Amino acid sequence: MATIGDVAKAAGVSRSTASYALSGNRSISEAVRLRVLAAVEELGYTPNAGARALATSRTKTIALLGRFLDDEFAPAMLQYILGVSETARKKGYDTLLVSDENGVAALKRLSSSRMVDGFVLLNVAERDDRLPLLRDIRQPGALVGLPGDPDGVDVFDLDFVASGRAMVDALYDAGHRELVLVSQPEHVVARGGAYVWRLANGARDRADELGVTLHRYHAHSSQPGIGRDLADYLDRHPRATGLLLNNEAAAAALPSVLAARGMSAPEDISVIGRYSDAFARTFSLPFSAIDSAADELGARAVQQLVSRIEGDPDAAKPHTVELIQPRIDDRGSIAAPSPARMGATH
Amino acid sequence: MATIGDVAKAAGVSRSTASYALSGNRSISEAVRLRVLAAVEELGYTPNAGARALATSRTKTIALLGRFLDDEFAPAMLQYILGVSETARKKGYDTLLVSDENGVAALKRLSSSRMVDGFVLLNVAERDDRLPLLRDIRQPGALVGLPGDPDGVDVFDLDFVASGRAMVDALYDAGHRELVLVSQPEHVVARGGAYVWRLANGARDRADELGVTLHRYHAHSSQPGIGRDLADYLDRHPRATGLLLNNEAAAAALPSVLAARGMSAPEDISVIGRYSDAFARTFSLPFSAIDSAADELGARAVQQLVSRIEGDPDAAKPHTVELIQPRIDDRGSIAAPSPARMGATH
DNA sequence: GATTCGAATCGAACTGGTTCGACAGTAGAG
DNA sequence: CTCTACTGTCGAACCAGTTCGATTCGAATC
Repeated sequence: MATIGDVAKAAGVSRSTASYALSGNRSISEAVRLRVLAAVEELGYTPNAGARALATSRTKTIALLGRFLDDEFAPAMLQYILGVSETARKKGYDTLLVSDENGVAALKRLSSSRMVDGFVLLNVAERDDRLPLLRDIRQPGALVGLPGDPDGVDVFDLDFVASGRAMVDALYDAGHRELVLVSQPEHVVARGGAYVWRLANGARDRADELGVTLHRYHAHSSQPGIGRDLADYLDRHPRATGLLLNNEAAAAALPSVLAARGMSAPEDISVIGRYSDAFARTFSLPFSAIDSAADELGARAVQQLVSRIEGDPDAAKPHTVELIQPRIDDRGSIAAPSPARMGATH
Repeated sequence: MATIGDVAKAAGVSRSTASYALSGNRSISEAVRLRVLAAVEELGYTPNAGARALATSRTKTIALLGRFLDDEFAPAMLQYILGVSETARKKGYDTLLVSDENGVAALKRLSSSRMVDGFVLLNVAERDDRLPLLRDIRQPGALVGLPGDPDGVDVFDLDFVASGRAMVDALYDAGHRELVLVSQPEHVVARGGAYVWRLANGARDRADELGVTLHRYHAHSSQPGIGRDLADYLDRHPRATGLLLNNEAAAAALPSVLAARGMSAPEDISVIGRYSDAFARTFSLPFSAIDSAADELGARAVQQLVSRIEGDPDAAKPHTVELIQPRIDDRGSIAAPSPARMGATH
């Protein structure tokens, strides 16, 4: 394996000159520069990452800390992961994937061994136990998911409050006046999944403003529970004409639930969800939905992280909280309410 | 940040002694060992990963190279990824996730910069362009997915031929004599997804042996195409009583397709798929299926890789091709054929 | 013609670990 | 009582880069 010493020898210069020729950190004569480049090419030289990291205190690697929880919707996670890793690569960074369930220990280990230049945290909880440590360490951190206290870190998330409002608006505008919101299970909230109640509160507030009835429920996040839950809610509110889904499993299960009752959207009921476009395509979900923008959020987090890593630490910008605004992918599952249902008796 | 020099000073010994006390590579008096350990604790010392990598030529990191293709079933990929990363961590390794679409370039870069100790390749193609390079480089590699020529690497995959046979057997044993197999799209095969025809050939051979009629189709891997495809095949073969699915999107779409035609499994048709258990749970798929054993394959690949990394290079074991045998998760979607259908006319 | 400046290059030091060889001290063998 | 062997420790070298300071040389300035 060729070292920079071999390159220098082949080009007839000293190691330092070869280094400067490659980094451009000092002026080097064109003739020498070309000789060094030729030697690099000929020997197939690639700098040793460990040695470079040691000398520069930069690893060109970021860590991606996820929390992969059984009862949350794991497949949706992949979108975030790829968004992060692809953006990182474009910026010249590699991504260390950490699925360690003990996030705090992982953070400590990677930070103090100086394996990475920064951290991206996924699925951040309302009171995330990784956050105090993240604020203390030398490497910057960017979060996907809004914590209760976003001080000292950069935060990127979907605006779930605005999303809840937008979902109600979309159905209200089509003429619906009685709605059902199906959220993630209660214990996802208990564990710190604040996005659940943020969306629910946004929807509730908007419904209140508009004088719309909104029934709110938590539901299971997998079958067969979720199928039963959906059927139950539809039974309980026969006059409801609009359905809001903030629960991927509910979206996946709804087509068969509707089919089993001989219903379809938007003829019998209008539906709006909140999930990623890729998810919709994969599972052929025919429902209009607010795009959860997973890849965009991952990408934004990395961009910000890299700019902090490479930026002048003295001229540090203030930390940002960036909530991206909801965008509805219209798949035609919202229409005027069915007159039959509106006239239904309880 | 404390270095081993700081630790040595605090313990009143030389740097080398501190190093030996921590690594155990030479005998050290108990008294000194305890003083060093105390100093480590007190200073919060963690070895610098770059320095260690430089000195030992070991990074304690493996690279995970995926091919994340839009038209393959991305969410299923996460199972493999987590299987790899969790097993790696248990063995003391971190995982570098490489989603770079140019796998060859990534392999070259990571190998020659000595960023990782070994490679795990996912979604390996029949003639995978990363393989020749992988055989050449100094770091060992383990594959998930069986290539045409598995020389010089360790390979782990589901036995797709046996899986195809097992699927036919399961339906034959229940009394079915006319079956339909729905595979991944043609272009997945063209790109090197050999598992598609391996399973198809296994099923065909077994069907021939048993004298069973088997209609084989490629189908789309997303909606709305896959829904239309399924309906079409059911129309074309009204006397077929058993359905084999080697296409995750087909499995996801089937419940609504069946519901739309007023059919259900296993009453009107028996169904067996091939997908992961996690996938089935997430999407509430009620079909019996051969578990694709994603996490197990990922785990096995890492175990083998680590043993090669840490093993004596002189006493190198021969490379293995390990095909794990299919296991059917019975979800009750196979029963005796419906007499109505068997008597149906074309 | 001496002085100053900048460009181009080199040598040495530094990053933070591991490991080899040497050496002192002690215990056991002969 | 000497010789050998072993244990415990230290200093120095090494891994492969980057960077600081010094030096040389030619051109421009006064």
